[in-house]
Amino acid sequence: MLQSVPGTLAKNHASASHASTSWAKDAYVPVALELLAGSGTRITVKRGQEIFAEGASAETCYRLVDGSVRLVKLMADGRRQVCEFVKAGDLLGFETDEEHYFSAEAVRDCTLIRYPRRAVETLLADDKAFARHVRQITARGLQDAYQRMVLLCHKSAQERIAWFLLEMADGAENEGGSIFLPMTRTDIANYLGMAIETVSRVLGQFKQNGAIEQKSLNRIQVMDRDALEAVRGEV
Amino acid sequence: MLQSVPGTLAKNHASASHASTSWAKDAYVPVALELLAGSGTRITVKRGQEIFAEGASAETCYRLVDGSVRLVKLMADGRRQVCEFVKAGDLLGFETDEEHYFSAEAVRDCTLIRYPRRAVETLLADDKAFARHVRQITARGLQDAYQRMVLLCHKSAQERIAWFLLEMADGAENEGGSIFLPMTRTDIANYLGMAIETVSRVLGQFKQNGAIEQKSLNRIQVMDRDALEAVRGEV
DNA sequence: CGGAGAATTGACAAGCATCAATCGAGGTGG
DNA sequence: CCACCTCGATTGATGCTTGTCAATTCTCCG
Repeated sequence: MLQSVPGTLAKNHASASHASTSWAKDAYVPVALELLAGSGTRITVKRGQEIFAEGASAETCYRLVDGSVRLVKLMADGRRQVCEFVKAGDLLGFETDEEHYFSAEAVRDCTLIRYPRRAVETLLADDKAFARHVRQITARGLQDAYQRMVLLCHKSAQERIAWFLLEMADGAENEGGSIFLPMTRTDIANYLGMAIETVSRVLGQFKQNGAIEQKSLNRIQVMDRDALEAVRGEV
Repeated sequence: MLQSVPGTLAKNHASASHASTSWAKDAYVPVALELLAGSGTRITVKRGQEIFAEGASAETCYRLVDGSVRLVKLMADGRRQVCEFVKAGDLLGFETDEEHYFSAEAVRDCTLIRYPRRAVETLLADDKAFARHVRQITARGLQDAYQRMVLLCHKSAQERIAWFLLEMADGAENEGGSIFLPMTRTDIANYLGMAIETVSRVLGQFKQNGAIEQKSLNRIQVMDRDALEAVRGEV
């Protein structure tokens, strides 16, 4: 039965790090946000605090200026799933409709600009390019979510951690293979769908075989990128 | 540290079945598709055939008129992740930008309408309501994806199957608790992130304790909905 | 310097994947 | 119309990865 040649498909066009880089390329959106500037309010949120709650009416949306945010879904028994980490420059809740379907929490102290949804809706209706951009970032969020489903279903703990480290290494805030991890091990565990102890153990293995070195609790130095990529595999 | 009251959040506002029901409610979109009718082409695809491939240039998008489609991501080793099942009435690839990030395959014989992307892009730019609707269905896809991440990371095999059955039971094509499952066990396994044998075993357990009865290979009768809901748990 | 939260490390158990064999159903050809 | 053949589903046995429980160590701040 149908079975396309895998090699031609799996080339990593979905490297999942475009969501941030697209900001640099797209010179337009800052202009659109400029239009919103009048209605935007600068706020600061302390580490661990909630920015908005799952199920709450989505009357505002945000742009993260500085810091790091996690998007979380809570279960009744208190367990939590981190759906996404939001980096500085990214938008929050622009794709939401009616009410938030996840809560947002500050991984560390954050600065955000808060926009009233009415103003954003108006801009979405009036500004085709901005509307198109919001469609794009939402689609890319979906793309990343699908990518991570593959990770969660078919990849081992080692592969997930290697993927995560390489993912973070491609982001900002790191020079020369030194990765800054703003979140806790618990966050990483909840993001990758595993126990915190497993995260610790796998990082220990990577330290053991010299793939990484730990400078501090949330600063990791990549010593052997090839080794990490070998562990991660394709996709 | 921060810990909102779980009960207030977890009320299942994300029942994940809105993607289809929204079509019935929103009387507008058929009108918009009417505008596209001139550029649409009716096509049929046989069971198992590919509609479009991951990584292919997204020059067309589709509306599924009849049948059932699975959205799939392939790995280099041949393993596959079913990201979503598409039901009759739903749109395919409208949120895509540039190139498809998953492939679409016919679960069974399908009828679709194919639209050139150029026409859709034009309509998106000209028709605010249609643009808004596309944003909504994309956001709902993201919502469902996040919901399923919780399922894949934190739920047991029994909980996943119970969730899946109840999900399918809320859909169309079934009367009086009789669920039609157009896809194979392999598809279900790849959708829920487990082995096909586990799917079989759990269904066997449910038959054993009288929660379901199997009318045929892809027709399941729910005998005790409460039991299934108890196994599924909240969310 | 001391305390609290986070991270690490170890021991153990369990759920689930994997391997393997059999069964069943649907479709085709004689 | 029936037998056969092939693909999918089921059922069983076994092992491993990873979650869970528990104790200790580390790190960050006050």
